[in-house]
Amino acid sequence: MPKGVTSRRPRTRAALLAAALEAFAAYGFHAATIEQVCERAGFTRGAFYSNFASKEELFLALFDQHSERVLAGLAERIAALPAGEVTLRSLVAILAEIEPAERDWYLVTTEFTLHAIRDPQAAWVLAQHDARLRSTLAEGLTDYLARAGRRLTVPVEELARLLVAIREGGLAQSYVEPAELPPGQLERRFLEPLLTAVSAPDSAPDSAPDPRTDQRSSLEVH
Amino acid sequence: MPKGVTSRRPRTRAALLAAALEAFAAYGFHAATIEQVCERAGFTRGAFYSNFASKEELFLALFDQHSERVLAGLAERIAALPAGEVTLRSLVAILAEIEPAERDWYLVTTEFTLHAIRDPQAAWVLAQHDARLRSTLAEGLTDYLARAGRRLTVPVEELARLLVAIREGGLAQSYVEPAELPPGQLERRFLEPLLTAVSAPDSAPDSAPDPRTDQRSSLEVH
DNA sequence: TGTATCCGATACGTCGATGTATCCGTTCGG
DNA sequence: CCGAACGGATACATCGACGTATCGGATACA
Repeated sequence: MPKGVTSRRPRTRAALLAAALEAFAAYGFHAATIEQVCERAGFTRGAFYSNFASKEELFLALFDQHSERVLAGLAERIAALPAGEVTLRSLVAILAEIEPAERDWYLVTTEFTLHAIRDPQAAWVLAQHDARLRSTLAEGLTDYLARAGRRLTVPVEELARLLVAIREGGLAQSYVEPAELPPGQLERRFLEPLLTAVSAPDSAPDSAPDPRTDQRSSLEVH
Repeated sequence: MPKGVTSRRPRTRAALLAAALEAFAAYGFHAATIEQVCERAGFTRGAFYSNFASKEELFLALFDQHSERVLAGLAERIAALPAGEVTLRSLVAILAEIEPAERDWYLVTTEFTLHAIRDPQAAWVLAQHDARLRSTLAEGLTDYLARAGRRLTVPVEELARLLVAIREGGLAQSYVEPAELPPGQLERRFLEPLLTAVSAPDSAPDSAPDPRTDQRSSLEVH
C-alpha cells in the first residue's frame, strides 16, 4: 500500500507545468484561468488543487524550473566553446542566438518582471535569478575577451546588465514586429563594435595606451 | 437646456484617465478592476460606463494620450538644444534622462507590449507609435551627430531601435532593483562609447579612412 | 429662473472563476 | 491478488466583477 507519492504524481505535475507555460504565454498570467491550464494538461481542477495551492504557486514552480534550465543552457554554451584563442565574432554569435521557444518564456518572464516591480518579495526572487545569470555571463565574457586578447575598460557587471537589457528590449521589439526586427538582430549589428569600444587590447596597459585606442580611451566613462 | 456635452464631462473623463493610469500601474491592467479606477477618480461605475464602453477602450484612450505626450516631450527636448556645435555628452545626457513619473508609464506600456505580442491589432497600434518615436529620435540623432562632427556607420533606424531597447531593458532592471541600477545608468555608461563606435568623424570619408578609425572600421557590421 | 437635456449614482441580475468537500478509480507493498 | 493509502474527478457553495436599467441631481440655454 502506497506510503509516499506514487509514480503518476510527478507526471501530472510536469503536465500541469507544461500546460501552464502554454496558457500563460497565450493569455497572460492573470487572464489565464486554472481551468484553462488543466484543460490543456488533460486534467480537471481537482488534479490542480491536489498539486498546487494556487495559481501563484504554480507560477513560481514554473519560474524555478525555467531558471535552472536557462542557467544550465548558458553555462553549457559557454563551456561548449573551443579552448584556445577565439574571435569576438564567435562570442557575438552565442549572444545573438535566440531559440523559437524563447517567445513563450519571454512573455511569461516579462510579466513576472512587471509583477516583481510591484512586489518586493517577487523582486527578490527575480533579482536572485538575474544575479546568477549575470554572474555566469560575466565570467564567460571576461574569459572570452581574455582569449580574444582583450580586456574590459568598464565593470563587467554593468556590461552584463547592458547585454541583458539589449536582449530583453530587443526581443520586445522583435516579437511585436517580427518582420521588421528578427530576434538577435540588434546583437548581431551592435555587439561587436560595442564590445570593441568597451575593451582594449590586452597588450596595451593603462600606463602606456596604444595610439590606436587613444581616441576611445578619452571617451571612457567615469 | 444642454444640447451637446456639458463642461463636467471632459473633467470626468480626465479624472478617470488619470485614475486609470494609477490603478493600472499599481495592480496591472487585468488585475485592476473598473471599480478601483472609479474609486480613485471619485466616481462610481455608472460614470465609467457613461464615458467608456469597456476597460479596453479606457486603456486605448490612455495609451493615445500618453503617445502624444511622449512624442511632444521628445521633440521638445530635441528642439531645446542650442544651435551650433554640440558634444556627444550632451546628447547622452538627454537620452539618459528619466523622470520619476516614467515608472507608472513603464508598467502600463510594457503590459501593453505584452498584449501587442499576442494581438495583431494591438501590435499595429503599438508599432505605429514606436515608429513615430524612432523617427523623431533618428532625426535628432543624425542632426546631433552632424553637429558634433560625426557621421553614422550603421543604419540610423536600427540604432534608434537599439537605444529604445537599452532604455526599456534598462528600466526593467532599474525598477526591479532600484538600489543596484539607477534609471539611466546604462545610458550614461555606454552610450558615449557606443555612439562613438558606430560613427566616424565627418572629415574622414569612407574612401580615405582616418588611421584612428582604422581598427574600428574593420569591425563594422555587414 | 425655469425647464429640457445631460450625466453620474444607485440597484439589480448575471456569469464565470475560485476553493473545498467528498467520492471513486489507481497504485503498489505485502 | 488483496487492501490500504494515494490522487484525480465530481459536485457544490461562494464571491466578486461586469453590464444594464432606471432614477435624480446638475447643467445651460431661453
